[in-house]
Amino acid sequence: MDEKKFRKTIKDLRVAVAAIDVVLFTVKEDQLCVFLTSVDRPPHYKNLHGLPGGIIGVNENADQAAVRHLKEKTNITGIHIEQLYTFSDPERDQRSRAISIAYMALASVADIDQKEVAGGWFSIKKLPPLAYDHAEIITMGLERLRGKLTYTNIVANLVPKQFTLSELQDIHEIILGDKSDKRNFRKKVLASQIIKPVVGEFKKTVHKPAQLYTFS
Amino acid sequence: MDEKKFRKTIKDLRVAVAAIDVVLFTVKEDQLCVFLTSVDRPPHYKNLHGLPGGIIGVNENADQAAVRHLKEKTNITGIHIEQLYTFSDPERDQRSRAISIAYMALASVADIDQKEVAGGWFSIKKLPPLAYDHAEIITMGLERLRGKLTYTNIVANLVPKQFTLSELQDIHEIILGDKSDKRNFRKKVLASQIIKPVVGEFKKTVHKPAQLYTFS
DNA sequence: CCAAAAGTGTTGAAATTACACCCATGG
DNA sequence: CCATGGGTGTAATTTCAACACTTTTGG
Repeated sequence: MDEKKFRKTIKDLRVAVAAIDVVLFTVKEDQLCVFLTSVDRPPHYKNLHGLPGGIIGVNENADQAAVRHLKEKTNITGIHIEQLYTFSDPERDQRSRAISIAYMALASVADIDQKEVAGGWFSIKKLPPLAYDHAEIITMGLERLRGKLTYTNIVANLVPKQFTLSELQDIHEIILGDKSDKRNFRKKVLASQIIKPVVGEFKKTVHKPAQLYTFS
Repeated sequence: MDEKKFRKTIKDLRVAVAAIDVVLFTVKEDQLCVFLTSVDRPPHYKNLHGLPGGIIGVNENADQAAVRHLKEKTNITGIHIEQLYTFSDPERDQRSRAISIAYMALASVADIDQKEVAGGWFSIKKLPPLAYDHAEIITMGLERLRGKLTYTNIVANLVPKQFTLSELQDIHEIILGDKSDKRNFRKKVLASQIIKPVVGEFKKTVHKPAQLYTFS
């Protein structure tokens, strides 16, 4: 069966290609960034960028496919990943009917200090032109991240194992896009018991050393 | 191509049947209920119940498929429906590889006073044996409903156009499974401005008439 | 007049907000 | 000694939780 006939058959039989896409966020250099790869599939998608992703394999579920494709494209493993939303518009991929189960993944700067395989980091403030419906997927990932930031510990996945309170607050502010009061921030985060100081460990800088903390 | 060979081909080509399932909730007779249909597909699924659902059509997205199948099975239209989660375990349907985009829908008792087409209502406290992974899907629907109840207006989709504050509170308590203080409940819901009294409209009963309200 | 649900306020505790100065270090 | 970011407390406000009696109606 040649590919064209195959696609026709697929359509007629009411099945679709099932894929995953991953919105991988990190905060680096005071920017919330997302990992993108190059997309160049003429005639529809030329000279664009897109999310890392790919087809769901025969004997894996969508979660496993997301982890696998993320590793293949970014060489990152062992990070937080969660299902985001499923995109199914018949026209979302002009080449064929494709359904994408989108994921959101979070990496700290410590997780990404490896050589990256196929792509790079883009600030969400300066995204390049994107293929398919990937702009929409990123928007939804951003909403999810912002929403969860205030009522969960999800920020734990964006900081290295040890971090200062200022670093933690910076990440909050960068993601939410507004400032918060230093004393109130520290009061709340310490009262919540989700972090604890690493006794005797300090971040040494040009000024006063800062206590390092870790998530409990 | 016979069916067996077709399924083999599908598997080999790494595509899957894309379907939707709908967890349709209502609160009736002091119970949170879910709509289920009969499932009888030997040899794997005999004498069971399952969620209303079906295949995604060639020219529709998953939302549209969910609305369509919901109408076909329940004769209900125009109600709240939202995507819940996508289930993709390779073994979730023993007959073939099938991915299901699950939806949660909410109906008020006023929405369901029609003849039902293919199924009936079951209290979530007394669910019958369920086919596929539908028990898991219902559990997730329940979590979503409970979660959203406290920080959104989602309850608006479970009450008729006009309702008393006691009816509203009853629905909250039935879904969350615990009592709340009458004065505090009324204070909070009135302060939130999401509902307003229908002036001059009262629910007449054997005792003191109750003011009717509506969502703004 | 009785049963049944409707309706209504206050008080204390807890959480949240606003706000400004001293400290420790490296250069 | 100075520039830089680290670190700390209090008071006012708002929100939340607990709690009990009177009202209106139909039967």
